Amino acid sequence: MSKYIVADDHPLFRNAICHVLKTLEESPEIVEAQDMASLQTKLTDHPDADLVLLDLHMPGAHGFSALAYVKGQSPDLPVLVVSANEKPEIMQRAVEFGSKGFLPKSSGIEFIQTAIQSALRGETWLPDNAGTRTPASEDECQLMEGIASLTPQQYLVLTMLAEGLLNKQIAYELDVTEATIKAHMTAIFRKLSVRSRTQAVLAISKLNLESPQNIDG
Amino acid sequence: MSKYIVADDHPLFRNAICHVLKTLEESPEIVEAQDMASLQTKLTDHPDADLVLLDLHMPGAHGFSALAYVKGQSPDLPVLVVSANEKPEIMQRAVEFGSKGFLPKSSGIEFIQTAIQSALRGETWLPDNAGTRTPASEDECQLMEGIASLTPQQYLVLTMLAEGLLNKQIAYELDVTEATIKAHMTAIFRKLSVRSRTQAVLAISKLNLESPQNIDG
DNA sequence: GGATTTTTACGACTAATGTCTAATGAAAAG
DNA sequence: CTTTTCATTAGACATTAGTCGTAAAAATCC
Repeated sequence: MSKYIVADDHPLFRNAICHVLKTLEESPEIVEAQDMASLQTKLTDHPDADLVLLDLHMPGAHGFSALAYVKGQSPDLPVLVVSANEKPEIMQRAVEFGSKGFLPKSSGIEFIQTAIQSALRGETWLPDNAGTRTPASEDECQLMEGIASLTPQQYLVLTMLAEGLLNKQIAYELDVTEATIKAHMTAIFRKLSVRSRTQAVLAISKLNLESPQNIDG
Repeated sequence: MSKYIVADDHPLFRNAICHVLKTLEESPEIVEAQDMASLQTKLTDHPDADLVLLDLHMPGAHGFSALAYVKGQSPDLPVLVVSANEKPEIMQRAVEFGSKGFLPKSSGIEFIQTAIQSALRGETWLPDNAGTRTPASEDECQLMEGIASLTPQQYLVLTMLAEGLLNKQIAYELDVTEATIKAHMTAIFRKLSVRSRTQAVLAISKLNLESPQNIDG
């Protein structure tokens, strides 16, 4: 029996995934998360999970930074990226950054089954329409490693920075003093190899996918 | 006789475009620009130009913000966006934001001719492979208007902000005091409807295209 | 040509940001 | 069980960012 973490903000889609998982085995253990905050909790509560199905458009998930963060928190846990996005570059980037494959939300049941089983076996699976290969740059990889090395709290702060919030506002939300947020910022800057919040925002915006586009369960 | 401004950082490509222009008429007047700074100069020096061929990947051109800026500086001057990018969304966005069409750099001679002639007639031309229509959001349009209303100096400052520079560094580059840059920043924030440099960077990064990709003349 | 608006520029002041040092607590290593 | 490591917290201090009022210069408009 395998244990899955399904991280997606659409209840309908989580439901659909769960349904597919039940066709693969008797009684799979399924943990659900609807945002990055709850995913963080589930990751620590279930260190014995076998696979994470991760949507890159969840609240708090800023494109590939979410993938980097999960890889950093649980380096040995296979991740399968799920997204409504179908662009070949995105699919390839996902794999470059440590995903065990890419599952378009438009996939049929049998594709989903194949992708999940491949991931569980440690293999990588991609849809057929993965075109020309564009390897990630040195800078990008370094940035991904930096994000992966962030602590949960630091990632949270980075997320709120990426919303355009002031230190003061972040401090209020997290119920700590401004001094604490500043300390986190300094730590984040070091890990991302930048020198200011402006540069940090510029760095992670390079990992962002475009608009969430069409939403389907 | 028509007057053209060809704005592209690749000399080879500018050359190719010039060649095509000469097939359209006897002796076209052609003005070249290799970055946003020189384009700015050319726009003021040649207010009688009939068409601008604009590459969105020039130095100083941050995605669609370059288009917005040109439209703001010369509202009545037709612009034809040229890019190595071939994504349908990008093409549509270009037109949404006031371009008279979109010319992929991979286009054949006859396509280029057609696009330019259409633009000169005031019509809009797009390649066939312009897929599903995704209208620009309210926010995006407002942002484009904001950028269009920037003065040349303000756009320059915004560009340098988008490079991650400090006020002090920008001041040194432009040979003015830091106080001046701060004043420009405040003006920029107002026009873009944001409250801090962080939010300004977040706003314009939404208009950015992805990586420059493959480069061909 | 003279009036008016816009752009560019700057100083003084207030608010936000970032660094350093250091204490606390919790988890991992020995 | 002790030691070590590291995330988290925060205060003091220095730097950077942002606002306001204002003035000179340039473009625009009768």
